[in-house]
Amino acid sequence: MDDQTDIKRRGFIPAYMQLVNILKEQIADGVYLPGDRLPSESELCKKYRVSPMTVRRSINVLIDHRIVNTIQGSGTYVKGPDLNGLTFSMDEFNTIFTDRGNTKVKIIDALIIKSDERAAKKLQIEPGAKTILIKRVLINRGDPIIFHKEQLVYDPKSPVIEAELEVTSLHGLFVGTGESRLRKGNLVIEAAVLSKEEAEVLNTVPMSPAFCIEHIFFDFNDKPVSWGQFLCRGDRFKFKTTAGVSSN
Amino acid sequence: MDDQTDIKRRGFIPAYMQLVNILKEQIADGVYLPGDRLPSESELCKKYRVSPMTVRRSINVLIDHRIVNTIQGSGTYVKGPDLNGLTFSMDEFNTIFTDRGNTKVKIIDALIIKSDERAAKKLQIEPGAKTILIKRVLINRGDPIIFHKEQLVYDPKSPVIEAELEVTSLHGLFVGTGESRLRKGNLVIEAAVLSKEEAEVLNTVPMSPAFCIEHIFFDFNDKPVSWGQFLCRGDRFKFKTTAGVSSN
DNA sequence: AAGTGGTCTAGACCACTAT
DNA sequence: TAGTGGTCTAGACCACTTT
Repeated sequence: MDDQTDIKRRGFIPAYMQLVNILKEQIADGVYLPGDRLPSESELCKKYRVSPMTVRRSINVLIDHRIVNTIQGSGTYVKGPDLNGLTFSMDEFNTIFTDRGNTKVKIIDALIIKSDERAAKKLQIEPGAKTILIKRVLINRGDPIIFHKEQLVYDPKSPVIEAELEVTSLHGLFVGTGESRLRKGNLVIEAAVLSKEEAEVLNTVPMSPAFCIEHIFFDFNDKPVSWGQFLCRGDRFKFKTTAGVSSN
Repeated sequence: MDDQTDIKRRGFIPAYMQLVNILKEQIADGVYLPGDRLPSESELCKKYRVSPMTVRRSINVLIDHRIVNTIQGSGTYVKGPDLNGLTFSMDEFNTIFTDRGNTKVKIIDALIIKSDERAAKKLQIEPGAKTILIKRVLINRGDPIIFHKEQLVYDPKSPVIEAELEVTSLHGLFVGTGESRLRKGNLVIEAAVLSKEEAEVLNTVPMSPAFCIEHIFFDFNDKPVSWGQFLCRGDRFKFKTTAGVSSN
């Protein structure tokens, strides 16, 4: 009953977040086990002296942290950890691009070519139409870790080539300064094995594992402007996630 | 000025979600470009005849959809697409485990062994202590697609072996019925290349690409109870995501 | 000083579930 | 019918940025 935890009104952590932490901790400690019903929202209001809206907000945070689910008219229930629809994040992207000065982009090739069937389809242009092929290596602390191959639609009319090059420059993409002319991008990660050529660029042995991140970027007219792949050395990139109650 | 879009009060879509959709659409259409400032919250209140809390909620949705960011005292700004801290989700997990009847789990090995150095470290037990080694194959529509290797701590006292086996059964894990005794799990995805043995089990050729999902599951005392790997055939699994304004 | 995002209240109403 | 989650209001106050 008396659990002494209370919401500090003059603290720097907002009330709804304090309540999130309290409930999270209780769930992590096994006070409420998977399948159990949490106290009703009105009970939480009384117990912690906060308004319904604040309680609701806390519950919403728990919901999109996948810790509880709610059944209208019935209650809020603690979920067990499930691997369904988990989302994984790749911290290495962050660290590498925050690590400026130690990360360099080297262009190893840039030429105008005629698009083949596959590229034409992805970029929604006529097969044989001109595209700009760019190959880059991303070097972190001396080690080549990402091999980027990209084709841009060659459209001399509107955005100039220089501009497009700038827009799709790796740093802009990752940091997201907000001046981009791109509206959205679709990304797909596949498991890959490095070819001899790719291994050479990435300074590792052929047949070693890698992540292949295929991307298509669209402009504000929903036209594809860029298609390509990031080949990430498998020994340098990992995806991480947590199921159930995370400690942070 | 007059853009005719209005919040329907007797509709089934809540007001805050309607506002999210309106703003999303305007951003997608280029009404507000990356870097632009959205109308202030009070302006949105007046324009769409909703209360501040409702506007705030809409903005919060846009924020965690990574479409805008806010600067207190300054405004709400449209973001360009960035690849920082993206989260990828694997639909195949969902579909495969929803596709019951067409998905079968076959146990190919289950024995008690003495843990080696590495397993002992992961499971926080003494090297040489007994563990239960389980090897499973997950078969979808006749094709073996996941090879699961797992070690469980052998603790005859508390949760019985049968119980643990049941708890960590694949279906239980993925579906997450909520009766689980597990508190949380840590998952790491690495790129991998199939060995000869693994390829045989998965009915494919050696050296083909795969995802290796390493997992450790903890009980409510924060003790590891299970450590292992899901080896997923690279030709059957992809991770997807969208950067920028998504259409759905 | 004026405007902006951010939090919070104390109620209200509705849709749904349990009994 | 009583209790539950879910949405929404019309204000309030605060911290911050802009001018």
